[in-house]
Amino acid sequence: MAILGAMTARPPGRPRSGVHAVVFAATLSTVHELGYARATVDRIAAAAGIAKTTTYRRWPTKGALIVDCLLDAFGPIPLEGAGRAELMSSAIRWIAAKIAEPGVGDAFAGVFSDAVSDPALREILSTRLQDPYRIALQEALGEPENRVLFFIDVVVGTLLHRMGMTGEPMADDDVTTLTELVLPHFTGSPP
Amino acid sequence: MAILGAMTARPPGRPRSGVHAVVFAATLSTVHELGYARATVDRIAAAAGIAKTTTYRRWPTKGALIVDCLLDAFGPIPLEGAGRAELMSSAIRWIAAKIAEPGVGDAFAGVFSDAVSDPALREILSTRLQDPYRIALQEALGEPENRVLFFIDVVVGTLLHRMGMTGEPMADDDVTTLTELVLPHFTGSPP
DNA sequence: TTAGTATCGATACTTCAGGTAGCGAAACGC
DNA sequence: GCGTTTCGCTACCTGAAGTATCGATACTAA
Repeated sequence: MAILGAMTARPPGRPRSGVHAVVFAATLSTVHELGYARATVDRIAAAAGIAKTTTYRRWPTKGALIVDCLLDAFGPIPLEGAGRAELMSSAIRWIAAKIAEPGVGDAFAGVFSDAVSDPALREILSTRLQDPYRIALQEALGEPENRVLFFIDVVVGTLLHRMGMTGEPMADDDVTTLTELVLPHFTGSPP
Repeated sequence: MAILGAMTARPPGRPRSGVHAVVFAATLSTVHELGYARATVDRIAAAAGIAKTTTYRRWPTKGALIVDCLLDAFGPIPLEGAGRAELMSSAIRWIAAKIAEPGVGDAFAGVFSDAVSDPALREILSTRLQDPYRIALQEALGEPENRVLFFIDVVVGTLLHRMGMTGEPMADDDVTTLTELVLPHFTGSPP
């Protein structure tokens, strides 16, 4: 019995091999070992055990590969806190922990830098990576778009600046300080 | 009469031409027009009216050139406010305005990104660019190093993240919001 | 004026990474 | 087996960082 009928009609020819998970893992480990710039598509493909050309059959550019890899590494943002303070605090700790994972912060900072002088990549980064989390935060917090964008600028910008300047992810103490800095501004009441 | 005596004894041979100012201006305008990645050393040199080789006689790498250019563009941080609040507020507005100048933000974000995967450049960035301002802020504010570093992470990180994501410098409204976010944390009294 | 020295511009070159093209081999459904 | 598509492989193009060389030039000292 065909599940979903025509939608699953397999096209003729050799099927694509499911390499996404392997490539994502290879990307993070290669970036972690060699840094972003020296993690070439060639090396990533070799680490994944596939040919470079196969990588370019899946992702049009290195930037697109990295963004997809980050999307996979981040997953959905957990938003189960009771109340705005808990919600935002857990979101900050979540993204800080993700960026601290081996290779994730380097890949994030690296693709972010590339986007500075590549409008096409900036569009991918903004649309595919930032927008889903922005929208989820808007709905969960009931804040307007510009406030949520500012929130993301502060949190992610701070974490990436620390990572870029020191080469190490931000320590837990400072992440706590970051929450203490941000929360009052978004949850406190004006005098 | 020789001023400073032996210290000004000119070495033999053709003297170096003073091209720093011209190269800095050419760097910023080229980065502004073409973006960081497409602002090659070749193009910058051409815009400055000198040969590429002459550029490499002054600066060992593109990153070193950009850092020197930023140092020249920033200049010393103005710290003449009365009281910590005014001091920090004026510092935030100063760096925001500098980053908003044509080419400066792009160059800053670009070299920052390169530093992610280039430890030598990161060292240059940290030592030559960040440290002078960090030390000046430590003395002016009487804050410990880690607090000032955190302050820089938040302010510069936020400004660069906005620049990288949108391609535009942060608007004045949001810079004001940024000061309102940061100031209470550094000037307010704990309950 | 001449000799010596160091920089200049110009050209050519090397290296490396992103990305593309073309091929025969392999993996499917029929 | 046949048609189709993807696979790995190799070769290639482009562009940019950085290096090497060389004659021309600008200056000092004698």
